[in-house]
Amino acid sequence: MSNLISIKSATLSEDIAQQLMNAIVQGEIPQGSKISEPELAKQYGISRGPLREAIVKLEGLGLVTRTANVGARVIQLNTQDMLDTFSTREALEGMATRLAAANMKADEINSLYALLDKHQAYLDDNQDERYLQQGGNDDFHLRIIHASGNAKLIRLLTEELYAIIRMYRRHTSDQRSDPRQALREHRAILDAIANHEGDLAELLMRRHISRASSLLQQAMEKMTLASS
Amino acid sequence: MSNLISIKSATLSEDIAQQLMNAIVQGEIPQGSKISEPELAKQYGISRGPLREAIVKLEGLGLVTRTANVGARVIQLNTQDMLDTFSTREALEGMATRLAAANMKADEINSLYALLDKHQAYLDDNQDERYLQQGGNDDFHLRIIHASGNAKLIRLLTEELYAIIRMYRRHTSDQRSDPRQALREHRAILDAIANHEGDLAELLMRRHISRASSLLQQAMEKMTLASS
DNA sequence: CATCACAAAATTGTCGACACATTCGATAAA
DNA sequence: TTTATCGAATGTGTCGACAATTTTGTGATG
Repeated sequence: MSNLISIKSATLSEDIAQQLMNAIVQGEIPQGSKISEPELAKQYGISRGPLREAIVKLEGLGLVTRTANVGARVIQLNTQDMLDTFSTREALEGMATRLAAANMKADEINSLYALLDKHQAYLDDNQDERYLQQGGNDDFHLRIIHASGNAKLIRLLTEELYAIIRMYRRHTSDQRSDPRQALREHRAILDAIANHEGDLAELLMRRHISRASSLLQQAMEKMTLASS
Repeated sequence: MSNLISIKSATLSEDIAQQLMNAIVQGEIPQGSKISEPELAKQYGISRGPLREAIVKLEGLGLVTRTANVGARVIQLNTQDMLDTFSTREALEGMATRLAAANMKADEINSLYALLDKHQAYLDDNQDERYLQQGGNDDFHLRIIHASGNAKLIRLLTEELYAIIRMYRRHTSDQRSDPRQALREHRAILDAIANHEGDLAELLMRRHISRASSLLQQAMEKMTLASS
């Protein structure tokens, strides 16, 4: 029962939107399933008003699809949509990396190098390898995104795309990506940023994301083959 | 009174969202102004329920900002936000152009050449020059975007970005861009697409958008100087 | 004259109820 | 058995009203 966690936001609608988003990304509400307003309202102990506003918001984030007089359904993950999402991410995050290369100051860059060193330590000691594959990987990307200083890019990437990307990762129960290879690519990207080589930094980031997309694609196609 | 136009959609909320969006983009609701729920509800003859859902949707589109217990305001256009928006557009539409170069069939390409020929004719006869500067220009871009075949890209560009871009154009009362220069650039982009040169097509589209951004920036800074 | 406190008004957030559309199930017909 | 039709049940869309918060306006005080 994840609905016991009350994050206490300013408005009920925001709370519910956040909780619904988590529930969908974590797979607690299975993909493709219908969103029943009376049921959820009773479950969360609220009325349908703020719940509907939350659903409208989730539709804007692309997590659910709505049809008039019928209702909302959680999106159905599939390979084509995943490829589309990663192409979009490649374009946006490539641009973010280019801007970061132009904007980042020395101390920010050093701080990022320190983060990568920490990742290296995790790999060498292979203590908690799960940290790297999940939060740690995203840390690097998120900090570059924010370093771009472009509010539109930040919003689209962190609010619109990353929720869905996390869904895909969780859905494929985290693929057999090579963390050491990823770390090497991160280092190369950061080196380009440190040298303020925007063109190169963008190119490397795009390749990095493109590779991750290919790996995910293979994992997904293996899954659909296994289940058919 | 634009609220007499009833577009008769399936649901009231969608209708209102569409009408509000038009009113904001057209400047009928001035930027930075407050969105009063009771006032708008009375004006459109509906209750606050669907109106609020429409406002939530507009917030997702980035046309209004909301603060809890205070209300919604139309976004305030400024140069920095415009530059951010165009950088984002450059990234997304560059990727769309690359994908279009890989996907477009001969008949689609010929149809686009025909469109450019029509634009050329408009310029030579300089009949209705306003067509080109407004709808005509977008036609070319929109058809390339759709030719990308990437649903995510299409949604982000046509739903999230183009509304704001139109706002900026209208706000600066359409700048002194050179339509002939733009047409030449469109031809070069289409040539690259026809040759299936994805790299080149993306590069040219990005330059094309970057130039438009610079022109808009100049126009906006001139306006802020004039009004200070 | 400026500033603060407090009450009144207006606005947002939330709720329950009703109208309408869709879906489901039973019955009848082919 | 299958399909079609119709009525009941469920669910979505919309409304009006109440609760809670913010804003406004008034007067007192320095």
